[in-house]
Amino acid sequence: MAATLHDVANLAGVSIKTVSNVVNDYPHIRPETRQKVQAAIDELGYQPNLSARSLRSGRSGVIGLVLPELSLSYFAELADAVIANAEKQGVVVLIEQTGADRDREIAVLSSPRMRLTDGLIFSPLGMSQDDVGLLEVDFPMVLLGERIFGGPVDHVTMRNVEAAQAATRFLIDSGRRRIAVIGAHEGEVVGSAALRLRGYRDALQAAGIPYDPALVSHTTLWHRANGAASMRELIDGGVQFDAVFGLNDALTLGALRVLQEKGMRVPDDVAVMGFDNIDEAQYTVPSLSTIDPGREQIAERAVSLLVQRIREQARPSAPQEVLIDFSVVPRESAPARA
Amino acid sequence: MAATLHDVANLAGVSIKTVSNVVNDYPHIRPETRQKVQAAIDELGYQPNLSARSLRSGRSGVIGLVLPELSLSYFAELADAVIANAEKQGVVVLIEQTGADRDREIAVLSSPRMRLTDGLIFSPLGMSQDDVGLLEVDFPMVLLGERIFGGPVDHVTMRNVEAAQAATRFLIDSGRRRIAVIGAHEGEVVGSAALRLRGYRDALQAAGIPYDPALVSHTTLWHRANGAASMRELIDGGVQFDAVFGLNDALTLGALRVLQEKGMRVPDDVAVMGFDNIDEAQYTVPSLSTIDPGREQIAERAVSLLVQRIREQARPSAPQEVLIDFSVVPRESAPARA
DNA sequence: CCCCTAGACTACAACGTTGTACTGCACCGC
DNA sequence: GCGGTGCAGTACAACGTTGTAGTCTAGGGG
Repeated sequence: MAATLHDVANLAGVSIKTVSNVVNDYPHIRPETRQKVQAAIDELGYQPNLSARSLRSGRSGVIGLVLPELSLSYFAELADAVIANAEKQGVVVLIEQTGADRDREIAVLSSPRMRLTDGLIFSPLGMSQDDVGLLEVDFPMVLLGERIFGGPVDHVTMRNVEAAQAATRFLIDSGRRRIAVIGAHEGEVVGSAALRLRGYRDALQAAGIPYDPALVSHTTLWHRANGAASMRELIDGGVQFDAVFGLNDALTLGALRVLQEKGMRVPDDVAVMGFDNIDEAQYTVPSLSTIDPGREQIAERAVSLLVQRIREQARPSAPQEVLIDFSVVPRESAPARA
Repeated sequence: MAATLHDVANLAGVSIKTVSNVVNDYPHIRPETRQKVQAAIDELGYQPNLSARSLRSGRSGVIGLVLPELSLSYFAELADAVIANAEKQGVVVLIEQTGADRDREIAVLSSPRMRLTDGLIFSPLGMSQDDVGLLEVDFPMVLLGERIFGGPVDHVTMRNVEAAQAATRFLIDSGRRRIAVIGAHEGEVVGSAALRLRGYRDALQAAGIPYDPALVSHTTLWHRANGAASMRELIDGGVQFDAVFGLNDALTLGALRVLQEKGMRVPDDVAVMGFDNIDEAQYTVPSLSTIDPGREQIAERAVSLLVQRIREQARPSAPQEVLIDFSVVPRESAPARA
């Protein structure tokens, strides 16, 4: 049976509240009392009961992280960074997966399963701008990603349009003219796919290159398998291109694999550029040029914003929109100059 | 302000306990009472307070998953599977990372941060057989991995020796004779590295091939970067080999990359075999032959064992050792016959 | 010498649930 | 008509903590 404040109080010969005060570093305690209590705590191996503390204080010290899937390297690395930052702030992380399914994302927001968290870091992929109203929740929340903008909550995201534009310009600057895109989402207006596609088009336009829809391949999921399939379709469809811009790294690596299966040389015949800079991108053959979205900073900002919100819960201030800087990472698959 | 049982009881005109009974599906309730209560619940949007429930019942519905790092694809995919299985069982997962550091692993076992979990799935990499005593904890726990055997808790693991032996035999059968190993741990007796190395040696011996220590490269961490570095050392050291057995996929992919940088053809000059079957292994160039350790089954068994232990906590039965089946997955980097 | 303040500590009542023990009541069999 | 049984519902006391209000003592100022 785990020891309680009661047991410690008995052993130390003080009141239960004094023990509580010692545990919580209340200042007005005589050093000798503190020592006596501490000795009793050590002897009994007392550990505070977090459920009780949480019931009484309304804080559990747990934050929720809601994301599509840990199997997607980007989210795994993001989760890693979130957990590491949470630890620094003294909170612990509960992870829920939604499989990028809109209904499940919405369900999580009102689910009792998440009720014991103090707040949520929420990274939707299925919800869209129309669902912005659903973000009106009565607990602190930080939104990630680019599915929804201008919501009632803090939002940490990156300059998707600019980053995709930079990636595309990078390919153009190295002499490419027919740049295929992998991972577009039909009819999407907002969201990573739409924003990154917009950046691509902006870059083309700026360079005076006409936009050719035949170069743009669509796929809903952003897994390696989808990138591979899209690339097969492009090639088998006889589309000619001298570069590929994959809207995320996983897609791009699937595509990279197929390019080589089909006997195309990378980067000689086709330059390849991804987006996310997952760890894996450094070790593929050829290594993958990509966009570094500042994942570590995203995690750091998201956690500290959330923790701050939880602390100030009484007097909420206006929601913040935080934009994280990106950078272009040139590697072998698309060297700086052709 | 969130509604409580009290509010619902008032609105429905019944006692608070009756509401509790409705929420908990207590059988002896008149249908009309149930309906009345349900209506009140819906109207107020009542959600049970999990801290209170947990304080009263001693169960939080949260399990902890302790692993080295989510950035390691194997653990990310494992976590994915654990969370998915936990959801099926109606529990939620809190993840803690230890960075494979022994001290942090030990700390987690007695940390109050984990105090609100009902039990732990614990996957150590830093602790060793000598630490077996530390697994004597007063909460349900399922151990994963191959650092510690014969402990006082349930253990889900795989046949490492046999799997590594199968992998090595596979290479031998395809005509390879000088098989390098990447990722060995100096002086280790138990643990993935030691067990897999033992399987390697067993297979060599069975085939009458002498063991050559020069072929075995050591590295503590199992990241892509370490695999790459080891491979560079081997090659630069002038060691001759016609196959590589990487003790996990990440290492192996790092090595695969360096092999190709150095102009060696895979599998023509060097056959390459990994271990873990992470998703990525299908899409590399060449695709990676590897061992599938049955990750999904490991997760499924671990979660259901833990949930079962939590339920039966009163009368604990003897700890179980569960061995999961593996399979050899031949791909391009090491085809079935040379 | 008395009042006031601050420090060190304590008693008590919550927080929102659920387990236990209980009260009625209707129905059954003899 | 009486005791037993099973159903429907309730009252009350926990679970372990912390916030609030309080007591008591010592010390300082007037």
